Amino acid sequence: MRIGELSRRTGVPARMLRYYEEQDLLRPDRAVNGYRIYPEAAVYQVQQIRGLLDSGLTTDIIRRIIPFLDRPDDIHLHPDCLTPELADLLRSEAARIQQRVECLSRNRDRILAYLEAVEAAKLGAGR
Amino acid sequence: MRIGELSRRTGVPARMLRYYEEQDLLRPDRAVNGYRIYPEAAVYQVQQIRGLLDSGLTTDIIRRIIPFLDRPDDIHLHPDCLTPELADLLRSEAARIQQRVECLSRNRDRILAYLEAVEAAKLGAGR
DNA sequence: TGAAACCTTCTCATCAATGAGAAGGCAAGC
DNA sequence: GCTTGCCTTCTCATTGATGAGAAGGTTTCA
Repeated sequence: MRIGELSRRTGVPARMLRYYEEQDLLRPDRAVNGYRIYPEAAVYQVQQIRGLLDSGLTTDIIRRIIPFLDRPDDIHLHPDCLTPELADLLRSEAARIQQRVECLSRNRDRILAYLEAVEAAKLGAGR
Repeated sequence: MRIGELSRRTGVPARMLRYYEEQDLLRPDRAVNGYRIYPEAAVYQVQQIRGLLDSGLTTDIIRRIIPFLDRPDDIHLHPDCLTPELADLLRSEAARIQQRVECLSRNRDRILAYLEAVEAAKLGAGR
């Protein structure tokens, strides 16, 4: 599919899809006329990228971890592909992500607890 | 404590502490000479703010949810303090935070699963 | 053939978070 | 008193993710 359709289907402006390509997060083919051609899987990939960006990861980090997300093939599974430095990078990124998860979970719980407490107070006050 | 100590204890540049104040995330007192005076609790507050910023929340959102995090008192517990609009804001923010949590958790798991798979392959290959 | 709807690249602008420095006031120690 | 270190405000710059528009080529369809 071309960039317009991908944009409509993901809700991400074409401008941003070109930017993600520039950042090496997407690698569309090119038609003979130069138009970008995306495979069907790009829809999911873009949603994935959006989710990670919205969660506060940078394009730089996303670029580095994206090859290891969702690999049904085992191209990357050969032990030699994983240098110790790369393994360290992945482990530390996983740890950083975990920290974010904990921070966000904690505060989500606090917001919900507050809402529940007020709700309970409202009922208790008989109104 | 003054801004320098708070900066040292949190690792956040004084420049940023002034910025957070400008964004109304912190409200230090002022000494007679104009110096900012922070209570002990500011250390935790700053760590909290940093965590949320690192998780991709904006200062604007943080400002709006911060009054509802960590309220041991019940100043805000009176039902009248919670307008329906405010309750909606909090619920929708909690939902957005939940989305981030799910996205991050999913991808953390994928990274860890990848690392484990390679580890297993390494052992299986007898090396 | 001509208009409409796409696409291309390039450029300039914005916004939030942050870095960095100048110019100057205050305070503690020698 | 002077130096040193911390504080103040103000200003300018940068970086990453976006928005937006120009100028021009391509496809489609009537």
